Amino acid sequence: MKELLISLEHNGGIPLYEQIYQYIKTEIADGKIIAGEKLPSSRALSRQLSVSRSTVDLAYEQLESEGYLESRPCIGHFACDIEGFVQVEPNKGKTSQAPKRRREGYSIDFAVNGIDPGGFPQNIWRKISRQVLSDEDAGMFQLGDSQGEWKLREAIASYLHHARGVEAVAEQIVVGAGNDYLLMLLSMLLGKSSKIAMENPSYDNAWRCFRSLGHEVVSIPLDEAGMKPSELEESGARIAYVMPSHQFPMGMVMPLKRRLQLLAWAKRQSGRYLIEDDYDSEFRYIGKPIPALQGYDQHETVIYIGTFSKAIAPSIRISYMVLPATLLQQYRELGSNFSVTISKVDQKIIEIFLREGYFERHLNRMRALYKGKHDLILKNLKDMTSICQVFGENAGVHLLLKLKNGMTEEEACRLAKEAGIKVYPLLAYFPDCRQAGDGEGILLGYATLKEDEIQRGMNILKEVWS
Amino acid sequence: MKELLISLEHNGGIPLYEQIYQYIKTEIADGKIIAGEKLPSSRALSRQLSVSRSTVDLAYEQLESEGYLESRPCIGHFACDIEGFVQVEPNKGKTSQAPKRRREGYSIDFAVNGIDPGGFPQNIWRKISRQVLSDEDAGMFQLGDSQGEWKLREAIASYLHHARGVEAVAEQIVVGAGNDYLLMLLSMLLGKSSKIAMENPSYDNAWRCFRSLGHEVVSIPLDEAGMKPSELEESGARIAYVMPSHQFPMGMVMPLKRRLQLLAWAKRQSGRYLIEDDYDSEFRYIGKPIPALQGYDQHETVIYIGTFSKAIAPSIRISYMVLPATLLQQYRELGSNFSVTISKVDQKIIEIFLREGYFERHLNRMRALYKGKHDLILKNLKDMTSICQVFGENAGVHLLLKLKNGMTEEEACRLAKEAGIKVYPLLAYFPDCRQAGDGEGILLGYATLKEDEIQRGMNILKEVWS
DNA sequence: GGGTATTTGTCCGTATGTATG
DNA sequence: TCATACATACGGACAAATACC
Repeated sequence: MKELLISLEHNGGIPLYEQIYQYIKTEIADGKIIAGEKLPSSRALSRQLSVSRSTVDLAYEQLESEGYLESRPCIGHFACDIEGFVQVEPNKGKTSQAPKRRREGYSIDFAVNGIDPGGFPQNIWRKISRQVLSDEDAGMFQLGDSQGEWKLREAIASYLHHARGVEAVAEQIVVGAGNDYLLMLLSMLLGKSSKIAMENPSYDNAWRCFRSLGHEVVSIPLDEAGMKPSELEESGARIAYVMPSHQFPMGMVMPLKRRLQLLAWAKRQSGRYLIEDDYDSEFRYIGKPIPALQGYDQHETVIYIGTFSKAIAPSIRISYMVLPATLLQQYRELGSNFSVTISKVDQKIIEIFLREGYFERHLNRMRALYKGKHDLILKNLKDMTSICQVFGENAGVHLLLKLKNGMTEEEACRLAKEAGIKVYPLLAYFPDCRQAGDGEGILLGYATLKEDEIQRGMNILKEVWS
Repeated sequence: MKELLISLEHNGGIPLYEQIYQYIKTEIADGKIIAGEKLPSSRALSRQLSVSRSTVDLAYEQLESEGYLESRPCIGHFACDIEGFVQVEPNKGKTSQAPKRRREGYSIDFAVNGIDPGGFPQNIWRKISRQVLSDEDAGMFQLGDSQGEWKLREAIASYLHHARGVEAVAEQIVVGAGNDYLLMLLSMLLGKSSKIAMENPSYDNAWRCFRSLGHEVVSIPLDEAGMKPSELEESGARIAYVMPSHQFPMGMVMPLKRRLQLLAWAKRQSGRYLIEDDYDSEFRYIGKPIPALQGYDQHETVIYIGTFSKAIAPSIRISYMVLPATLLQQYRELGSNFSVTISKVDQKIIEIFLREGYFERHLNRMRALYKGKHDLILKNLKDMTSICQVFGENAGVHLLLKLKNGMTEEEACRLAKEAGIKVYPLLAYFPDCRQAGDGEGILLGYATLKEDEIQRGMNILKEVWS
């Protein structure tokens, strides 16, 4: 049994089952599938082609009725001997393949961004999308609320309360097209003159955004608990941007004590704010989820930012933030002049996705999926204890390896690259320069890779790094 | 292993496997089935429940994919540890009231914003949406180009060339979620110290945006051709925001001579830019469409902004701008740090909508629709020549009435309001104060009204204003 | 203790119902 | 009404693990 490389056109006028039928028929007629050979099961093929099993069934049935296939119940479909068949197929060129995307010579990319390909809940999304677009609600196409639709904000508030311990009401929530946009909006509310403290290292795109927006960014060193409060205090910053749940890229979880210290810092002087970026908190593989920093805040100093980029897909551009009461007035004066940046259709889709429990199911599924990949890497790393030590495990979709055998980051990346593997040096995530004594680090993201790719990648890394 | 007491409803609308799934999931979540516990075999359970084994299999498979169960081949299914799973329950957190929408007692609202209810091409949109969401392009859900997808930008460039005489290549185009967002992005590129000149009166939301962003806005008086070049020169502004095709709210079309004068102003000093807001250029009811100002620009001084808010729907949040070459470098340095603000799905939908000719057909349909409303108002206004004079006709989706019978705007609005009709005073669109000698003006928008509502509204206005 | 019957998850083809255009 | 596609439900065949003789 071989794999069938059928490229289907979903709306090319030709029915799906017909395309499958034609393909297999040609394969048999051309002798590429020989008599007696087993074909993929209807389930396997339907999964591979992302169509319903019934569609494959229809094709198989037609092939069977024409004598190309024989069906043995409970066993499979098998190609028949077609000697003596009349071939009435004069025309036709070959089906052309779409050109493959070049990957800069990398065969496996441990990218720290992105999601599992195929992880997007496409069928449910399509179903809800159709439902929303079939609705006769005329208001669906007029301009909506600048903060986002009320019911969506309620659904987000409810989710945040239960899943993240965030205390928020719909009034405080602002939805927007991606974290970058929300940072842009926030920058306006907080004023351009605000000095912003960031963890060192931190999420590179956030500091690029802040700098583009004209803010002064100061890097605060980390210890094993996260941003050092003493250095934050000394920095003179008014805003601190932190990722307490799973710091990027170091992967540490901020302990309660440190969280309280940061909250104390914010409270100490009026006008200070903590921006909590909870970018991938959905994915924890052991223990209970840690409630968000925002949940401990008693003095309206935390701005909580969350996103569906990691949990659903980066390309749908849906993020949200919870403004403390002290910033709401500021938002109403300045921010509400800017129309909402998410289509009302998408807002409605995600609202239903949240309210009807699809999100919960999806999260559980993705968590199981990513945990599998996570565990696979960890298992492989057990053979590499002399080469590196792992940090930031049991959460998120990336790991940090600290090199122990004297290799530099550049060396490690270069060796990997020569073997076709892309890994990421820690250096890239220090806004200014790295702090002393941090050691050499490599980031491995696993969201976009399949398990067999991970296994192959790890085998190669083991070899080239030894 | 305990016995499961599931009572299945065979025709309750909920599929059997779903009922089994829900039951077991709840048992695990409630701790009635503890981690590690063995579940009945699919055969045993199917016998007990009198359903097929595959039905139980389906439920088990789903539970496994979501991490509730673990399957050990040839041994059985076992419950997993679900500590840390998200449980979405009814909201027990803070509650808040949805803000009540006030009806304000108007029965007919000549709103200057919005589109025809029912004007959205819902069926085609749904069809394309379904097509896009059926596509198995895995890249569809990873983060895309910061400027927008290349093919969409090509499609927009092509449309702009043919329909608006805009000279642009895909490289220059930046798509974004609404004009407000694009202005925010532009503000960053142009620098916050830029003094911005606007027409007086002008589009109120644009000046609110600029002010929120910290720009100094100066109002330049208009004559019958539009913004006065001499006053613009004297203002010391570096940026001028204009609507040459159909000025809002005055409705004038800027003649070529004035356009060239503005371009000359921009050229005179380096760093000057014209922002051309072409918000409703799609709707012209007589004569040829006037090419955009951008098309006459020889010196890379015009930033062209267009939107699908008027032509398709405000709620879909799709706008675009054409950057002059001189700003592209600036965009790459600052702007490209911000991810695109439109879902890739929506980008694909609108790309197909443009490429396959749906947009052209839609525009023609809408133009005919709005022309009918437009003509109906004009016909009614012929009986009111003693009360008011009409401006800004034959384009867009609103008209300006200048009152001739001594009524003030407030009076006219009040009289209309008492009769349940909402009309809009010109005053609201002057950023600072109105210029002398402009007269009293009333805006009538007709996009959202049906023809019979317009007729009734006009009848009433005729009566109360006499 | 080694062969055998049974249990189990898994995979298979099949049939029918349902939604959409 | 009909074609297309997907959802739901059914029961048999198989191999691996296990229990039993």
